[in-house]
Amino acid sequence: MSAIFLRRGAQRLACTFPLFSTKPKAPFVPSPSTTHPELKQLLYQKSKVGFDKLDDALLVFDQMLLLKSKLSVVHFTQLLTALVRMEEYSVAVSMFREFRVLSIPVNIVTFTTAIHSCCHLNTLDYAFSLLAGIIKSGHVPNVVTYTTLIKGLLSQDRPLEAEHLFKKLIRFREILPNVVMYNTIIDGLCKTSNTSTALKLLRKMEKLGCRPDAITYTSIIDSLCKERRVDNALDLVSEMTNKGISPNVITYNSLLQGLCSSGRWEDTERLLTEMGVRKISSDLHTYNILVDAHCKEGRTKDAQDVIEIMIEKSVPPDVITYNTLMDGYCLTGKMDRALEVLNTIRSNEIWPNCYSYNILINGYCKRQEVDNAINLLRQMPVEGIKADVQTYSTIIHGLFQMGRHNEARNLFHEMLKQGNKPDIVTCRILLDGLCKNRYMDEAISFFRIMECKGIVHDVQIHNILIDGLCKNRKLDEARNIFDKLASRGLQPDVKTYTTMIRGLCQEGLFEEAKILLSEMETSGCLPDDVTYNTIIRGSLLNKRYEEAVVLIENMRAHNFKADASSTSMVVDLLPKEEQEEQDPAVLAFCKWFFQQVYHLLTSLSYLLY
DNA sequence: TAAATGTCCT
Repeated sequence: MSAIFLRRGAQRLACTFPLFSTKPKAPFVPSPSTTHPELKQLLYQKSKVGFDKLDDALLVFDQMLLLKSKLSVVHFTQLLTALVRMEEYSVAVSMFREFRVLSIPVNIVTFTTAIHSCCHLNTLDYAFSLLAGIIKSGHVPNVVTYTTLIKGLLSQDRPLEAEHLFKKLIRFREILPNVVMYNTIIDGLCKTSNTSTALKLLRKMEKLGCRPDAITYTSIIDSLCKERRVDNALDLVSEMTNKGISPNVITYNSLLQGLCSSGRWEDTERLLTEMGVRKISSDLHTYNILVDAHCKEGRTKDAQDVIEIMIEKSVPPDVITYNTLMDGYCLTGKMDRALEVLNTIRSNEIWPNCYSYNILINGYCKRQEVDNAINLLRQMPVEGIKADVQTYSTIIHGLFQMGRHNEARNLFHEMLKQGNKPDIVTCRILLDGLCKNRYMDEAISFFRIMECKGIVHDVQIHNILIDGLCKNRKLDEARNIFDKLASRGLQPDVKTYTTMIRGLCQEGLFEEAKILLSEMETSGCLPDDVTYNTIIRGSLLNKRYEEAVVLIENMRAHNFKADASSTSMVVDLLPKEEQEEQDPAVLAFCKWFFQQVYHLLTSLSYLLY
């Protein structure tokens, strides 16, 4: 793999336009003498970019109230839009309420803007009550209104309700879906790992006469890339191009990400060249993807070169760029360089964020320098940055790995006290830490609590507990949890079965382990090499040498290789010179097996004579 | 005539 080709590729990146705007910003002059044409001009501009400060928006609102009779619903809606541009959603909702109280005219656009704000505030109930309000006040919700609500449902992880609403709208012919509505649903499907359904909807919309656009394709292409199906994604690019739909910079960014994370560097370079040919300028995302690709491969020097190109091309690196670079340094163990980057950020007037600290903290924990990590945690509030779940989880994990379990548990409680909700990762770390340190009672009660809170509803965390119980000789409890999986709507995976098989073998229940292995196969869960190695070790532990031979042959038939763990026991029993054999599993086994037969025969002959 | 919906990066 060439270490510099990407750098050369980066140098060939298409030129970008200068970032600075040629238009000077309209000065904001809030004064009681502002006339209504001035106000209208201002609102027109601010509805595009938002106000610089929230106070400015509120002052304008006061002015508008004084000139109320000269202004229309459009102007008040523009003010609301400006607040949305500033991401001041709660202010937007309060202001919308104020409109209603003050009998300021509103229409479907105003309502839809308010609904959009509610969706960002996770107050979907209020969004739907606004929908009811629209109908009650004689307005007619349109395709934009419903698209906004569907997007809200999807981003709140309520895909079933979104689907239900969409189907209802079609069935009752409330609206004719447009490309944006289809795109919203297609993206929702993609983001919930239903890419094939998304692809079906793409075909359906075409059949129904709605022409997909670059965004439709980009959503699906991005999803395919994230599923590592980059070739399928590239096929879709050809398809869209053949239909006269041009991929845009976002399409290319998705593809670049996909190619880079599959290590397909030559294709990456080809794609960068293609972008240049098509006059598609690389943007901040493009460069950040390249910086990340270099860093993940440990090529921090090349990553730095990309950053230099960014500056040359007037695409200033942002906090994500530098965080990625820091992560690269941490990955290669260069903590001092990572800290240097943090200082570079500050001197460039880019504020470090929670990610910046999490990266450094993770770097220290990986090097088992947890105290340095904790120092950074304590420095965060000084900089006005609040530690998040990931910050705490990382350090808790680090502490457990150092065997400092009391501090780990204390930090977990501190995290709760700070108002951070543990997520599934925190729960895994804590449960694993408790199990490995033999706090089984605490582990079980923690599991129960998290279960009640609905946080631990996945197979992985059950696997951790089952493993912990087995290793602590609590097979019955492990079996109990295992048996309950199905009733919780969870399907045991390879790890679950393998862990149970290991547990059963350990307790001498080899027959039951074999039954579980065949159960696993009939349920459609294919054993992997770890499973085979586990049961082979189990057969050895339980002195079932003949079966071990059969299992090894079976394993070879499935093209799995016996690994060191499964063969080590056998190999240990062999004379030293035989341990160097290329395929120790079978050789060792035959040897051992014949030794046993020989031993048996000698015993028998001894008895006979 | 002006206002509202959809795609990518730690």
